[in-house]
Amino acid sequence: MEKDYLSGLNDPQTQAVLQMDGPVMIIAGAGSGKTRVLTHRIAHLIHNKVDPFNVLALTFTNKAAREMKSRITALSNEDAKNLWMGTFHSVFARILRSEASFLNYTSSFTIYDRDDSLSLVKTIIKEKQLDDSVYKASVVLNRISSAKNNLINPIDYSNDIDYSEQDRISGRPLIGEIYSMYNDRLFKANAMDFDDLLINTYILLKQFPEVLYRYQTKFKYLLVDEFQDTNLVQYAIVKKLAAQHENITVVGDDSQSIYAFRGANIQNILNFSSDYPDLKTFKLEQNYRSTINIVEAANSLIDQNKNRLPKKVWTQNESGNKIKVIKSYSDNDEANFVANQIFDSHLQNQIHYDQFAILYRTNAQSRSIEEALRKKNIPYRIYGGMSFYNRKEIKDMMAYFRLAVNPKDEEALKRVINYPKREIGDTSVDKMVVYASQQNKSLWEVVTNINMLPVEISSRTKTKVDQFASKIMSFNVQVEKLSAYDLAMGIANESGLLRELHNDKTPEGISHFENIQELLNSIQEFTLNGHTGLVLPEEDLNSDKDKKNSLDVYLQQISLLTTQDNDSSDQTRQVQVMTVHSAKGLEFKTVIVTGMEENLFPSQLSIYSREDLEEERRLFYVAMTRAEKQLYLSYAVNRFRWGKAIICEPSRFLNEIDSTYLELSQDAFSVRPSQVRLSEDRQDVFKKPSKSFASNHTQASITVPSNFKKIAKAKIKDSSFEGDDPSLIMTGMEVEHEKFGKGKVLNIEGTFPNSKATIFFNGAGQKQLLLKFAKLKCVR
DNA sequence: GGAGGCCTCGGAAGG
DNA sequence: CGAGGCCTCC
Repeated sequence: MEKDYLSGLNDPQTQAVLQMDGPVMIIAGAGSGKTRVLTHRIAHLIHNKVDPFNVLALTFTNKAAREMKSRITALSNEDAKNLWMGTFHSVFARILRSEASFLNYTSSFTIYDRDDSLSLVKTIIKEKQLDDSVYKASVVLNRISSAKNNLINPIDYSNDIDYSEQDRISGRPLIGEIYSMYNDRLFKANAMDFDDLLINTYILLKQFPEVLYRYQTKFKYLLVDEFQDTNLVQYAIVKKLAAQHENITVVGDDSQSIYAFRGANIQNILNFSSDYPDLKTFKLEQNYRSTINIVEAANSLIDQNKNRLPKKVWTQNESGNKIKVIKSYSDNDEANFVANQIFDSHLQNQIHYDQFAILYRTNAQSRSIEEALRKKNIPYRIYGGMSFYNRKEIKDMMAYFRLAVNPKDEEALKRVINYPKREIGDTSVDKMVVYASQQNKSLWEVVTNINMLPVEISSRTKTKVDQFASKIMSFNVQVEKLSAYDLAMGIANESGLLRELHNDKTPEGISHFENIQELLNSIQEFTLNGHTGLVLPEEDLNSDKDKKNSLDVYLQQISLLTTQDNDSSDQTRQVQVMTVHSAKGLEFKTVIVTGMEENLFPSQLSIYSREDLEEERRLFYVAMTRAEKQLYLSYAVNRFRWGKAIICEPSRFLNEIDSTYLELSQDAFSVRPSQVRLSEDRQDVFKKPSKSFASNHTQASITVPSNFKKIAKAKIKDSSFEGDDPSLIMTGMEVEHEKFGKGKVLNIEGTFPNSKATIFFNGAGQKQLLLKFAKLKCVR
């Protein structure tokens, strides 16, 4: 029992777990049990009487934090709930809320998401009357974000030679000014963007030594996961926090650094040892995930990168099958091949669908794959679609909630001041925004004093604005008094939003209404259970126990959630379809990487610089190392891109893999029986275990089948199931439902339109359905 | 104020 | 090609 957590660890893993004090770097190869070491390390600390309150572990995703926390709980007898474990952003947001007054914020500050930030940048560009085709909001915001991640404030920005030079060359010399205004506006709105959560934490710790001392003393042990993905400001904060005890552990794999484009600095891990001369480094090189063929093939690829820490990943696993390289005629053929392959493999080898992953470089590739899977009736899940919280109706509702908590929130205010319609037009809103900006006031100040201001707005509109302001104020005073759910329900009704959506009887309108219901349900759940899925320590810094279930706490948590957090806990086993980026950290029995073509993977934007190409290669390394048993690498000779069929060359990465691990015998031409077979000579070329991919594609691309275009355009019949008028449904009727099939109506209760039917479905059993949503067809 | 036409643009994505 | 933003016209 004593040291259970050490059993089953290999030698380097054990060493890494036992080294308690001082700076530690753990270089963890793909599939080498990184999470295992991190969690066991923390369990070891707790076992050795380190108080969980004194441990801070930082991750990049909520999912990683949640998983680790539950694993630690399982490992240690002590409850791990008091561990400070969470994402950089959630942990720092928590610190900032409790120290907000130091920075002249209130603790209920709003967190602007990217859309809010973009909208604010657009507003400023408009106000400054700049050409928005030159000053593109997304470009400007990226520059600002990059500056923030590199600890450059607006004043430094304007003095910074690199930034101003680059802005001048690109014809956008005023970005520094926009940056400055943008920050002012965030401050006036009592809001922070995601980058502020980092840079403001840094400022807080730098400017207030007493605060720094408090947190340094508290966090006796720091651990950072995925260290290769940290940026400058993240590392700077971690260094500051660790300065007192220097018990800092970083875990990462330089070969899997794939986020340079959002500011990650691979130098953090490459140079870590020079910042901490006493550093103890441990290398986890034994791979437990993949076959020898996969491990060695991936090694041979990543060996081409110059910029890396020396290590050699190896495995004791079986040698396994060779990696299958698949050539297809078109993107659609490729997709069909993949679907067929999965279908057969599932059938023959009894592999569950969720053990297959289809990976691609760009989201645009998902479409043909989705079509092919649907054709074969293979269940699948695509990652990275529109998230629940990105839907318009949810954002509208949330904007009201945000305003209730923080009326200064300018973006929320602009969003709903005239939705539902209350005769406050864009012109009036623009005037108020400009006036607020000129007078250095928040928009809310203008709105609440609209009658006293010399703004050229009709008295009629002013009355409407006044009414709106009163409504928001009435919500605001209830934040402290009501539970999240009670207040949310009140706002949903009194804002008029619920009525507005309820009156919309189009299919979309009904779905919007249902989504709002779902949101309200989730708030009810939060009110009852007090959590949304975010991992945070139980310790309450605000020591404000009554506020635990209030709407502002709900918002604070939601603003840091992401798509992957609302677990759509599907019982069904589905093929996993996603970009390589989102596959990081996951593993599957079979992995199929599609679109292995020049200008796609590697991306055409990466091929002009060695650094970019190396990152692209690391990305491919990540893709390969997701596979446990079988890996397919697939490319097409023709691909639809931007509406045109493009002739593609196989990816250079295919040539970079040692060909002894590859098998080129498969090709996707055979999957469509109707398709003309390959001519003999072409098959010949393909059978050679040669490295000359580039030479055979040219031949193959000459003949485009006559039905090429037709196949590409073929759309799968949309299953738009039409229900009959719900008022026609009566007890005793035979009805049909889209999902449940045919059934009999046993009972109807309630009055239309809120009537609820109890129906026995032949296939699915007894269900209760709201008639207005159920889309039932009368059969008899 | 909303529908529909026109133009533009096209990399990946955590919080 | 298709999504999204913007403008125009009713």
